[in-house]
Amino acid sequence: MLNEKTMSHSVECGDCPIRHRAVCARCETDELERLEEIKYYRSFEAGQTVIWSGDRMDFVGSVVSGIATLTQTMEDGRTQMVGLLLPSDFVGRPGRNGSPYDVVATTDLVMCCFRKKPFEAMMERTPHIAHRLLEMTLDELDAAREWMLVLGRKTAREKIASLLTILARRDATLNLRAPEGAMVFDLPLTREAMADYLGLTLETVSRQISALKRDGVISLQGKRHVTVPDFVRLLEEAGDDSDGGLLA
Amino acid sequence: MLNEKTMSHSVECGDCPIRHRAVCARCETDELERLEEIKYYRSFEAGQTVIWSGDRMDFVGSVVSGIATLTQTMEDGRTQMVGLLLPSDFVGRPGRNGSPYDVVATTDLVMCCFRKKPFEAMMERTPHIAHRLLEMTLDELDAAREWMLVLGRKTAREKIASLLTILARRDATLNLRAPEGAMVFDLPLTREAMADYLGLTLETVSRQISALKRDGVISLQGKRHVTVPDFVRLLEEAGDDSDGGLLA
DNA sequence: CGGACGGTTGACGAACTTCAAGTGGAGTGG
DNA sequence: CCACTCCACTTGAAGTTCGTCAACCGTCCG
Repeated sequence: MLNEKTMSHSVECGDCPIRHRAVCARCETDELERLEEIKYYRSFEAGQTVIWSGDRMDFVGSVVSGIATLTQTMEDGRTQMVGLLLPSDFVGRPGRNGSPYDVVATTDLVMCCFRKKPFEAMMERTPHIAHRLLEMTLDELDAAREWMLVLGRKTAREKIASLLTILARRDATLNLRAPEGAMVFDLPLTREAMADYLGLTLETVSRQISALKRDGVISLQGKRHVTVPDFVRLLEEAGDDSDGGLLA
Repeated sequence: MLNEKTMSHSVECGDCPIRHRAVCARCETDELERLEEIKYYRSFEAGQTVIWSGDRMDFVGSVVSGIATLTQTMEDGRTQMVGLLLPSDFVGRPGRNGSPYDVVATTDLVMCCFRKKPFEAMMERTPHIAHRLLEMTLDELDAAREWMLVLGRKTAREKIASLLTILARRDATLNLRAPEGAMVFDLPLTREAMADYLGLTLETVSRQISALKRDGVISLQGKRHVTVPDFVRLLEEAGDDSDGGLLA
C-alpha cells in the first residue's frame, strides 16, 4: 500500500528536458541555481499512486518524464479523471496543504520536486516563477473548460475522437512536428482509463474505437498503437472546428 | 446586435462591495489608488452579451454585482456552460487577446474594468495583484475539475442537486450565513441555462426538479424561489460527502 | 497448463433525449 | 375586465444512446 519511492540523481537544470516549458521556464541562470539547491527527483513505477486524495502534501513539482493522471472518486466508486499530467506539467498547489485528487503514475514517472515551504518562499522573491505558474494555471483552466464541453455535450464517438486528437497533438508537439496529415502515436492509457477520462464505460470506449477503425478514421497495430491517416477527418469526428481552434 | 453599454460612475475602492474578495483583495492603500486611476465601470442589462467568443478583448475586470455565464458553443448549436461568474469573479486573461468563450449577463450586471495594457503593466509591478490572481485562478481550476465529475459521472438527479448545493452555498456566503439546516434562495438561471450548465436538456431539468419537489428534498414558491428544508439531505442527493468536502 | 489481465462483442434494459401538446403567469390591447 | 399572446416551464409518449451483464479472445507469466 505504501509506495516505495526511488530517489534518482538530479540532472543539471540547464540540461533538463522540460527546461523551456516547466514552471522554471522563465528563470534566469541565478534563479535556476537557487532552484537547483532545493530540488530533488523522485521516481514512481507505473501504477503507483503519487498522492492520495486528502493526504497532506509537503511538496510540489513538475513531471519530467512519464504520464500521471488526476482523478476524483465518489464514495460508491464512480471515478472521473480530471487531468492528464504530461512532462512539464505542474503538480500541487502553493498555499494549500492537501490534494483534492488522487495523482497516479500511469507509466513510469520521474518528477522534479520542491519542498513546499522553500518553494513558496522562493515564489515570493521570484516573479518569474509566480508569473509562469499563473500562465500555466490559466492554460490548465482553459483545458479543463474545453473538457467540460466534451463531457457535457459530446457523443461517445465524438468523445473518443476528441481524446485521440489531444493525444495526437501532444505527441506531435513533444516530437516537434506539426499536427496535420498522417499521424502515428501510442495510447498511454488503458481502455478503462480512457473511460474514466471521458465519462463512459470501458465497453463503450472499446465499441467506439472499433467503430472508428471500421470507418477508416483510425487504424490500430495491436491494441495501443494508433495510425490516423487524416487528422482533419479526425477533427471533424471530434466535432471541433477544423482550424484547430487556436486562441489568439 | 451591438450591445450598448452604459457607463456608470465608479465607487471608491474602499467602499466597494467586493473589495475583500476580488483581484484587488490584497492591495495596500497606495496600490488601490493606482488601480483607481485605471478602472472604469460598465453596466449590462440582463441578456446582453459582454464578450463574444473569439472577439478581441481590450479589458479585464471583476464582476461587481449580478451574474454572468461563460459558455462554449459547437457549430451545430450544442452549448455548454463552463463557468458561472458571481460578484468578485474575474473576467479575462492577462497575456491573451481574445476570449475563447461567450460571456453573457444573465441578470443586470455591473463590472469593474481595467484596460488590459495598463493592468498588465500594473501586475508586473504589484505582486499582491499577481498573487491574488493566481490564487483565484487555482480556485477556479478546482471548481472546473469538480464540475467535470458532475458532468462525467453524475445522474440527472444528482446533477440538479449539485447545482442547487452550489447556488445555496453561494447565496449563504454572500449573506454571511453558514450553509446548514434550512436554506432559501432564488434560482438565477432559467431551466435552459441550468441544462446548459449540467449537460442536460431543459425537459430533463424540469422533470428532475419536479421529482426532487415530490420527494420533499426541496419546495418551490413560484418557479424560481427555492426552499431547502434540510441541506444535508440535499448534499446526499448530490452524491457528495456530507462534510462539505472542505479542502485543507 | 491455468490464471490474470486487458480487451472485444452481444443481448438487453435503463436513462436520457426528442417531439409534441399543454399549463400558468405576466404583459398588452380592446 | 376580459381576451390574447408570449414565454418559461411542465408533462407525456416514443425513440436513441449508452450502461449493464455476461461470454469470450489473446497474451503474458508463473
